[in-house]
Amino acid sequence: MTIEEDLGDIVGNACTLRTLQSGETLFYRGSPTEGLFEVVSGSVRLTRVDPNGKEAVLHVARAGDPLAEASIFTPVYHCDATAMTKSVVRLYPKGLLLSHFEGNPTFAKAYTLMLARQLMDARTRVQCLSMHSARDRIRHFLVLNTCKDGLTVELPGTLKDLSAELGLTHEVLYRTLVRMVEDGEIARSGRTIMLLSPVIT
Amino acid sequence: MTIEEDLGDIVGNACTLRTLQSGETLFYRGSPTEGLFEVVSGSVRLTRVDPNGKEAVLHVARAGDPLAEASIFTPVYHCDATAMTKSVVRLYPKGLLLSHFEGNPTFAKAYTLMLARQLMDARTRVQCLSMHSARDRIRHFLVLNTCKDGLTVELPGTLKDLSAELGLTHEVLYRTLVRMVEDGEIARSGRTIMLLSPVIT
DNA sequence: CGAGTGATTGACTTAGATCAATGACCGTGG
DNA sequence: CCACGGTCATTGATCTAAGTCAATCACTCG
Repeated sequence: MTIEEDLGDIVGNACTLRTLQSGETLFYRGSPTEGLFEVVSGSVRLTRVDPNGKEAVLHVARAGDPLAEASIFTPVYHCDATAMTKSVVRLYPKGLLLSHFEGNPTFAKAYTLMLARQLMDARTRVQCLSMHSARDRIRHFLVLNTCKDGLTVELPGTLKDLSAELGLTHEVLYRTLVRMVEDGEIARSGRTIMLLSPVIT
Repeated sequence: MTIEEDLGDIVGNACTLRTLQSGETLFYRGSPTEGLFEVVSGSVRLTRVDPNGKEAVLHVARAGDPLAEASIFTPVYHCDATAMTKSVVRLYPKGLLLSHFEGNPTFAKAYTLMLARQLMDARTRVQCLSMHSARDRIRHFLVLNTCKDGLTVELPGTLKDLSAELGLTHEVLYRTLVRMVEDGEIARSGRTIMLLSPVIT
């Protein structure tokens, strides 16, 4: 049972769907918060632009993921949200969530658990970005994104998007993948990558 | 009013203090969670070790900060916690927090707000680490850590600790600071750094 | 069919990592 | 009270991996 199902059970049908074209912006940093979003389909990127004009990818929310969880406590958004593909999102209005929070401990717990997950996720990203080597970052991503078999990874989007998520230029990502294939560490076939030398953890 | 005061009000005296020597470990990744800690004095570092044996600093909790907030929902810790200086921490036992969660919506809300803050903090770290240039990371840190005057920064610990927090080698941090002084961007005097060219945001 | 974008590869540059050495400082124990 | 071991702060020399600029090909979507 996902958090979103919980939310759905409780908040019911007082929420609206919105369709986003690829590249369309859901909200901007500084604009007033509306509430919590849930990505129904597609994927949405949270980014922040630094003074040099470069975009940092803070988070990628895919189908089923919550989006802007922390924003129900803040008056404005702290980053930009942009659809990476054509996407559908559901909005759970802020006021509704806050009122549920007061009277419904089950809901409160579920919401907090969701935040806790996001926090652990963000910390894992911090760990990934702390690694200087492109190869290490890629490995880290691959290991965390294997299917149940623990060996194959289905790439969620384009390699270019992945490179941004990993804080690498796309050129380096391409080249490093080639080298990993050459070294027999992975095999590629279209959208899927297979880990050949199982990682010892 | 800080979250910790909230916690204190509610959880009262059912919590224990622990003193840590500099470098002492509070908990290890994989060990069973005890509850939420609050840093009373000193500072504690959350780290994770990657397969290459390198430590990534996920978070630094200073006096007044909560620690291991997400762990009350998980059976084991997901990173290591080590004191950076002699420190005192307070433990709020897991069971106690969870039971309060059920019956006390004010507490639940405060706890969730705390998690939301941590999440935003972690995302800000992600942004910092997404910047490739040492200078940009340092600038980012400085701007976020100015005193009320918005111009001076009091370094919280050693430069070496800061370098780890910024995902840089200490040599690069030293050198870059020297260059920033040469360029007239900052001035240093002991533990404090002054911003000379106010950042336009 | 053509524009736009992703994927890929090449050549070159550069900033940060690495290895190494030195001086300052601090707390500890004799 | 001072010598000593440890760590921080700093600087130099060198190496390397990632960034940058640039070109090409494949593919998809109107």
